[in-house]
This record gives sequence, C-alpha cells and structure tokens, in this order.
Amino acid sequence: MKHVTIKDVAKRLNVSISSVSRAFNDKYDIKKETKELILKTAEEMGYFPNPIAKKLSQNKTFNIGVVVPEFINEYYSEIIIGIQEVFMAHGYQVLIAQSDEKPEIELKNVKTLIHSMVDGLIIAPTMDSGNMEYYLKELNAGYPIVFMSRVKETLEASKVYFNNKKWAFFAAEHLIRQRYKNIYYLAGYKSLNVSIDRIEGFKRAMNKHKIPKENYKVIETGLLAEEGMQVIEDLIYNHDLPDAIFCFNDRVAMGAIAKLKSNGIKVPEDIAVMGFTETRMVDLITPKLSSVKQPTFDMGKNAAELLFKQINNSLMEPQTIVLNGELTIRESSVRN
Amino acid sequence: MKHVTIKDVAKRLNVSISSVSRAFNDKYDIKKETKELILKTAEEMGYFPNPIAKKLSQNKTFNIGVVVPEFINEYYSEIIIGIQEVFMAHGYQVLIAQSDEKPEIELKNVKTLIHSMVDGLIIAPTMDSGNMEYYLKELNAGYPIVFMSRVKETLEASKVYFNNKKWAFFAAEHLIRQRYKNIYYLAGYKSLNVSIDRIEGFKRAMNKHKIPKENYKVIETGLLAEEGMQVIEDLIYNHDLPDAIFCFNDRVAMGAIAKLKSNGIKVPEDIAVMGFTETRMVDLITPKLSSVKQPTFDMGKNAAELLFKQINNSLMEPQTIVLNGELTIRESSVRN
DNA sequence: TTGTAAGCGTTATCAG
DNA sequence: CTGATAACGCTTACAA
Repeated sequence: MKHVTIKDVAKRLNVSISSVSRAFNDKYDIKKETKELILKTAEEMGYFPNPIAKKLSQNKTFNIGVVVPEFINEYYSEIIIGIQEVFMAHGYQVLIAQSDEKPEIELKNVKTLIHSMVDGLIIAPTMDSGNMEYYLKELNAGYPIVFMSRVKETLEASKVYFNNKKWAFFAAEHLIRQRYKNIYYLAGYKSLNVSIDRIEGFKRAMNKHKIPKENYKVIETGLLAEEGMQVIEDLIYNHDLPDAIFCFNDRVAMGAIAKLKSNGIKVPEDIAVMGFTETRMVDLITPKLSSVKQPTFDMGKNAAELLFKQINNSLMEPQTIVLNGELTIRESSVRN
Repeated sequence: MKHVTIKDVAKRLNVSISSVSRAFNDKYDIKKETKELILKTAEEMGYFPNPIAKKLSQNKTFNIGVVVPEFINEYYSEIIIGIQEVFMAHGYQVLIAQSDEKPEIELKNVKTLIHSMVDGLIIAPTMDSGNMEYYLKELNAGYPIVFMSRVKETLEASKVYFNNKKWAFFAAEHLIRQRYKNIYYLAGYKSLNVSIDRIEGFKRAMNKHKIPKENYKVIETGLLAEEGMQVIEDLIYNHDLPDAIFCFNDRVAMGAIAKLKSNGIKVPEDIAVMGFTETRMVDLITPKLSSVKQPTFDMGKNAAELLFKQINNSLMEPQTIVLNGELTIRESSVRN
C-alpha cells in the first residue's frame, strides 16, 4: 500500500534524490551507469514517480479538459477517442465533461475544469449562448483553448470544424441531380452554428440549380429522431409533402423515415431521404440511408494537436482547420 | 495568469495560512467572523485552492478511473454518465479509459490509471482474459475496485451487474409463448460472462417449456451487426432457418433483420426477432424491435456509490448489486 | 480560536 | 557529473 518514494531509492543506493530524479528525467546530465543502476533498483523496489508531486513542482497538471455537448451518440465518442490518442501519447490525462446540450451545464463544466487547473481545454459548444464571451476572455488571459465542431468561421481562436456548407451543398445537389423537384431541409436548431452553415449550403445548391423558391423549404427541427417524426407528421397533416427530404442528421432522418413508412409513404419511391453525420446505422435500416460522413476521429486528433501546440507555446497564431467528408449514396435517395 | 495562493490571502489579512486553510475546510474550529472575512477576501482576490497541492498533502488524488470495453455505443456512455454524476457531486474527477474490446489494452489502461494514482477503479472487463487475477491482487492489496457489467457472479469483490440469466429467460419465454417452435439464440462471444449467463437463461426457458433439443440452437456471433448478418447468411445458405431468433444485442438483431429482409424473408411473419440491451433505435426500424432494456444509468450510479464507500472505508464486505430490466414487446416478435 | 512549522514527493537552482 | 536545498501550495499536528 505504501508508495515507494524517490527518497527510499536514494537511500538504498546512497545517492542523492536529485540523482534519482535525474535518472527518471533524461533531460539532465547523469552518468550512464549510475542512471541504469538507479532505474534497475527503482524497478525492483516498485518505485514509480508520484505524478501529483511532479505536477505540483512543475506547476502543471498534465490534464486537459474536453467539454462536449453529449457523448451518447457515436459522433462525440469518436472525437474523444481521437483526442485521447494524441494526449495519452504525451502522458496527459483527458478529463471529459458532457453538457447534456445545455449551455448552463457547459459553462459549469468549463469552470470546474479550469478550477481543477487543466492545462488546456477543447470545447465543443452546445448552442450559441453568451458563454463564448467568457471562453474568449479566458483565452485572451492566456488559457489554451481550442474550439471544435459547432463553431463560427469568424471565431478568432484556434478551431477545428467540418465544412458544413460545402457538404450540405453536395448533399442537396445530389438530390437535385436525382431530379427531385420539391426538396425540404429539416434543419436542426437554427441557433446552432452548424445548422446555419448547412442551411446556407442547402440554399446555395437551390440557387445554383435555379430551384424556384416555392419548391424548397427550410424547416426547423431539433436533433432527435422524435423531432424528425413530428415534422413529418405536421407535413402530412398539412398535405405539404415534398418529393425529397434532406435531414440535419441521421437520427432526424431515421425518425422521418419511420414516420413516413408508418403512413404508407414509400422511401425513396414516394419521397427520398438524405441524412448527415453518418452513423453506423445507415446500412441496417430499410432503405439504406444516404448520408455525409464526417471524419470524427481526425477532428479529435486535429483539435488535440492544436491544443498540444498551444500548451507548449509552439503555436503563435490561432489556427483553423476545416475538415472534409464523404457523401455516400445509398438506397434512400435514388430513383429506381 | 498567476494563481493567487493561500499565502497571498493570509498576508493581505494578516492572518496565518492555517487560518485561511481552515476557512476553506470547515472541519476545523475557526471563529465565524474570521472565516467569513477570509472567504470574502479570498473571493475578491480570485483565490481558489490549488487542487494539486491539496492532493499532495492529503495523499489522495480525488480522481477515480473507469475502464470500459468501449464507449461508442450508448450502453457504456450512459453508465459513465451515472458514474460521473455521483463522483462529481463529491468533488472527484472521473478518468475514462476505453479498451476497444481488447484485454491487453484494458490491462494497460488499468495500470496507467493505477500509476496515475487514482483513488479507486471501476472496471467493466472486456473478455475473460487472465487480467482478473491481476485486478484481484490489487484489490487484495487494498486498492478500491468495483467491477461492473461483464462479471461472474462468483467473483469475490464488489460488483454491479445485470441479471442476464433472468432476462434472457424472460425474452426466450416470450418467444415460446408466441408459439414459435424453432428458436435460435445468436449468442455473442461464448467467452463473455454475460453471454454464458444469457445462454443459461435461454436454455432454462427451453427446458421449462420442454422444447426438444433439436428445435433450438445456440450460435456464437460477435457483438456487431455485421456478425449478425454473417450468421443469417450462413443459416440461409444451409437452409437451416428457425422461426424465431433471439439476439445477444440490438446491433446483432438489426444486422440479422437487415440480412433477412434483403433475402425476402419477412420479420416477424416468417421469422421473429428479439433483441437485448435496448438501444434508442428500437422504434426507428421496421419492424420495431422487441428488446430488453438495461438500467444503464443506475448501473453507473450503483457502481459509483459502492466505490465511493470503499474509498472511504465505509464498506467492509464486498457487496454485489444485481439489477433488473424491462422487456418491451414491439413488432418484431409477435404473431399477427 | 489562532499561529508555527513539519510534512507531502517531486523538480530545479546552485555549488562543488 | 553529483549533492544540498529551496521551492511548489496546501494540510495538520502541536503549541500557544
């Protein structure tokens, strides 16, 4: 139970604790044999440097904090794995906090992590609340922060995000090319930065292909399957069905498809459906869902690397990384 | 950037640092006014106790480690949320490590966490490898560990798990009551403790209802949808199809359903399907999937509370908590 | 009720 | 190359 300390090792070998310390941190000069002897003995004694003491004396925690809106869905889980991979390789611990999609909880999480003195933060904000100001204040005070995923392009800070405009454009264009004439976009929350970007991409495709304004619509939904269902129910009730639907994410798409099917409307024969942020479910549902895949793992890795550089002051200017994805057409969005 | 310390506060008020310390830890006697004055001044100065220093002097890290097989699927994510809720309320940080279903990585994760001196561990093991011995050695050496989810009932340690036998029995019995005569169980990995228990529950139902041995089968699959698909493909190839299939989890079930459908086999008309470990997808697929819901959140909370007690020595004997679930019959397993 | 001072286990500076 | 020793910021006997 008792932890062997550097002193125990030093005493055993009749060397100073500094020597032992040096043996374990090869940035100092120390004779090779001494070092090997120390390491060997330490090993035998079951000594392992106490990370807490190291943290205190170096005034670093070697912890970083990651704040995500949720990690129930695979999207942020995969991102986190990417982050962990980078930081664990550098001997850091990654503290994960999830905000349950609530800005208040997000702010609390960030404050808790800052109080626990993490060396840096990766934040994937929920909605655009007033929190950003607070984060930027911390950032300007010298706190390393990297923003991720749901961020504005204009944000003056290091950030990593998906090129939502471009890929929403591609997805919408695909539907147009399939000769669908009436296309509705179930757009997530309009207050979400990513939503705004995807709406812009969607509209750009409509304009480029000269789809008349009365032939497309942007409808606000939430992020959940139930909300996709609700919108479809309303559309059915209002006899206002398009021939193609583009959804904010796969969950909304799956909700929409389920509701359409249960009303005897066939996908894609009667109405085509397109998802976004591809999940593992796409191949398992009927029809298989067309969707846009985001490079989640890379997103995490990139954000982590940016933060790591920031922590070590090797990043002078805020840097922005914009990632691209992959559009895979499956059964749900093609003419037979 | 510079952190305000206890000394700064003490100096400002001309009190000793111990007084300041005491003001922040109300377990010592201190005059009420002094305390309030100190707290107020500290607040003004932006002082916040340095957690690292506290950790070092108390020889505790106030960190606990959680090792899960994966957190891509909602199952462990929800469990983690339950754990976090309990420990954050006690001022602990929760370090999460995922083993990618690999025992070697799991062992490495546990060792890393122990080296980083977490005050206790919650381990959800991947497979039954030799790792258990190592964990029990640490446990016996006084290290607080709680095991979770995929554990043997005979394990002599605190543990929290789902009553797999019972609920696999209920699920299988439901299929029998629906008058399905040939029932196959796609059983996950046989080396998984939960698999063994569910197989036992399945067989118990078969025996109770006197289903002849030639009318049921236990087939090893993995944990993934693809593996469910593969098994169905093989069965189709061998002209060996039952009239009902019970699956290790919803993913396997969804894979099975997808493969059956793509071969023109109707669910549940031709073959009924039953899932397990209910996911949010159950209502979104066609047909809606019958499944057994596990209390993930409670599982996390219970494990966390057990560990917390162990850390604080208020738990003398290893304790076992066995949780129950909920069987929901949907479209995939009923006769019309 | 308050202050003094010795830890906690390292790193890092400065001599030697 | 190695050893003493002062930090790091807090808790906690012990004394007053």
